[in-house]
Amino acid sequence: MTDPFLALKKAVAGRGGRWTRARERVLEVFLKDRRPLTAREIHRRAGAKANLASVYRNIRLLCELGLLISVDRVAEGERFELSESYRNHHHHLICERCGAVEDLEGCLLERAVRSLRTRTRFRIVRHEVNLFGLCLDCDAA
Amino acid sequence: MTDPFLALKKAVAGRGGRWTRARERVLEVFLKDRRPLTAREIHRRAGAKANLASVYRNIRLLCELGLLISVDRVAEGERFELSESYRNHHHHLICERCGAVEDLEGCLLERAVRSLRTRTRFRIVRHEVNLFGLCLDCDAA
DNA sequence: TTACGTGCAAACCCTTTGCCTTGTC
DNA sequence: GACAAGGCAAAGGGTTTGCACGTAA
Repeated sequence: MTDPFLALKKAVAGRGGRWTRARERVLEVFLKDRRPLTAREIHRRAGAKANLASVYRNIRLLCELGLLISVDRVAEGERFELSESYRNHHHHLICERCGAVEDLEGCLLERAVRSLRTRTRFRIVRHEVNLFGLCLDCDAA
Repeated sequence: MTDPFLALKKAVAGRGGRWTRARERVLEVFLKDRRPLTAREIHRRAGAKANLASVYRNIRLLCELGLLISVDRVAEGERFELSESYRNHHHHLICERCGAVEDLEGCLLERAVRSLRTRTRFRIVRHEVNLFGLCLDCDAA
């Protein structure tokens, strides 16, 4: 759990980049507001001075440098599947290299969610578990 | 676990809608290929005869009727957060009404994933858990 | 025959890119 | 002073919408 500012400065310098106010602002937003944010939200919070395109560029930079992570990896658009009225509950194994999505039948979370329901004030209705890694093919390659 | 075709026919008729070949095709795709699919993939698999706009319309219909579900709720664009080098591991509580995202510190899955690692040939690197339901405000409303 | 659904094309929104200017090193 | 980063506007890709035609009921 290192200091993000230091890490960012170093990492940026390490790749011959420059430490700018815009980059500082994007990071500040995330340190201030610890929830997943969209580019637009970051832009709004960073103050209108930041340019949206630059926000996008800096988000990508921070992802490349390992400071940020995309929460529910969108890419290639929204995905749909049959609801659980018509198929069994399952989780997803998602290959980070090729993007393949495999189903993992069953539930690793049943008991945990049940006990959580009594402890949290959020009314949990359903859940989704995504396991990221490398599929057989990509792991071999 | 009812029959999707019957359910769809009934539900469509129930709202004064019509049973069309295009709708049948979209559902067929999901019954044949049990993985999360994008609109484009559905379109491709449904045969070039289907129109992409109609595929989108029918996906939305099937979602409204509860037959399909959006896997990783995109909406309003990709979301980012600090990576786990810079903050603690946590899950997300997502309100299905207002879209608010709360963090739930800790991990409900630790043990399960560890044991899974030895049983599956997918190399799991990280995971993400999203709990959907109603936040305090929306539940009260 | 009556609308509902479809197809097509244009519109929209989020994200990326090109190009010139600004500012860090 | 060099060259990376920012700003702006235009382009790209996914998704939605308006409208006229086709078609299930």
